Amino acid sequence: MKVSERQLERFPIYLKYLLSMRDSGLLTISSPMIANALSFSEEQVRKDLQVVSMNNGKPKTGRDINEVIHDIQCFLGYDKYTNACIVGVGHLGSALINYQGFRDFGLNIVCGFDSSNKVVGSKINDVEVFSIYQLANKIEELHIEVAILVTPSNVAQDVTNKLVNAGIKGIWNFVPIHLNVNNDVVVENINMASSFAVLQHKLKTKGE
Amino acid sequence: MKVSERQLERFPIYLKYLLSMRDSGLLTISSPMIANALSFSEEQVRKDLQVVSMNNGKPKTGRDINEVIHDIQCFLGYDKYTNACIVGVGHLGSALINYQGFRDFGLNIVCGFDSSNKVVGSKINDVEVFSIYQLANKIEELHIEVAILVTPSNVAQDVTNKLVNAGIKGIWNFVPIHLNVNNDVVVENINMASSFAVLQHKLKTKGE
DNA sequence: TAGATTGTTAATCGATTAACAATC
DNA sequence: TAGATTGTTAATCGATTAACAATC
Repeated sequence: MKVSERQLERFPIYLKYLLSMRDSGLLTISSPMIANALSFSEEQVRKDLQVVSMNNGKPKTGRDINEVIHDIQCFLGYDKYTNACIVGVGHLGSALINYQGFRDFGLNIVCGFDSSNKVVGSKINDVEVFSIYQLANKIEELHIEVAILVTPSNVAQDVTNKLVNAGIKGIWNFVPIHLNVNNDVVVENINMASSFAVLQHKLKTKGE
Repeated sequence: MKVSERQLERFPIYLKYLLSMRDSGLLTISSPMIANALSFSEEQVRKDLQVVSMNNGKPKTGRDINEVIHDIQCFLGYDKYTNACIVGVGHLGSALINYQGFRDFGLNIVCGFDSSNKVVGSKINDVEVFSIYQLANKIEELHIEVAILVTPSNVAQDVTNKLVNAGIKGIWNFVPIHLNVNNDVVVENINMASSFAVLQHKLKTKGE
């Protein structure tokens, strides 16, 4: 079954909500209940859950909460680990190394890379930081599939080229520029400037 | 003229690219050139630029690059500052306090809030960290409009309620849960789990 | 049973893309 | 002039919402 990016973005939100509901003792969950809690439409919730789940819900009761949780986790691939590296160990890069939430979705940060002697050779939360010159070797040696890119803007494309040449499969890009890569490398962007632009505009046009 | 969220998200990307092109000496810019560099369609670029700019482009040459830069910056409100606070001064919160890029889009971080005695009273990059109990007072005193929410998930809704009661206008939410607020408060989410879900799925279905 | 919730099919809405005449 | 780029108007595409019969 086809799934859109928008749907994919919603699944972790469903999951987080369902986990908290299970914690508070709930055994079944209905689409209207989820929709109401998360400000979605109930039709949307129903369609979304149909994407990840083979089983049907039951009229009047809804779905087994453990089943839905399991289905979403499997669909998102949370059951198996993906090895990743942090490229650019500045303030944000360090924070991401320390961020424990990644474990929940199967993201395993195995090392960092940086060009500065200040951090190369150091360990952050047991994660070793290597020189950028070791990029190609370590990516192969440690079976790294995903690079989390947190470099300064002006070197981001250069470093990206190095990553692609080293055989990286996906780049999670926190740098606010567009990266050019060839088609077989996947790029997904977290652009804080884009997000803030939306917030700012909503604030400015509020009450119009 | 109406503008969609998707368009808003693209403007900072255009801007970043245009600034780098200006730095390298370019005086005019055409839609096909932008489209090609950023992997958008040229029709889309043209439509987007029409949203922010009163002036027309010129056939065969395009648009004055300084004019476009100025128009986007004005449209996004980068010319005036927005006062913001960081709520939750953990690893990620501290990194955001240190992040210099916010200045570029007019975001002025005036203080932090936390509940832990380890950080309350300290200064990070000249930004003072106050106790969560001072939230209401300081938001009024320092004219804070936007809260950048970076707390643990389990307290995020509680803290949000406090922020709303204190009269905050907008919440930039980095916590991976859905926040319930009343209609006159604006919430914009940065959800790393959602973003990673998209990356993971693209990796999994690559080459299908 | 009655009614809440289900899944499916059709209608609506909005954004992107295509087509094309105008123009520097 | 010729041709690249422009802005506009129409067509397409995809996602969300509405409608409704089925069912526990």
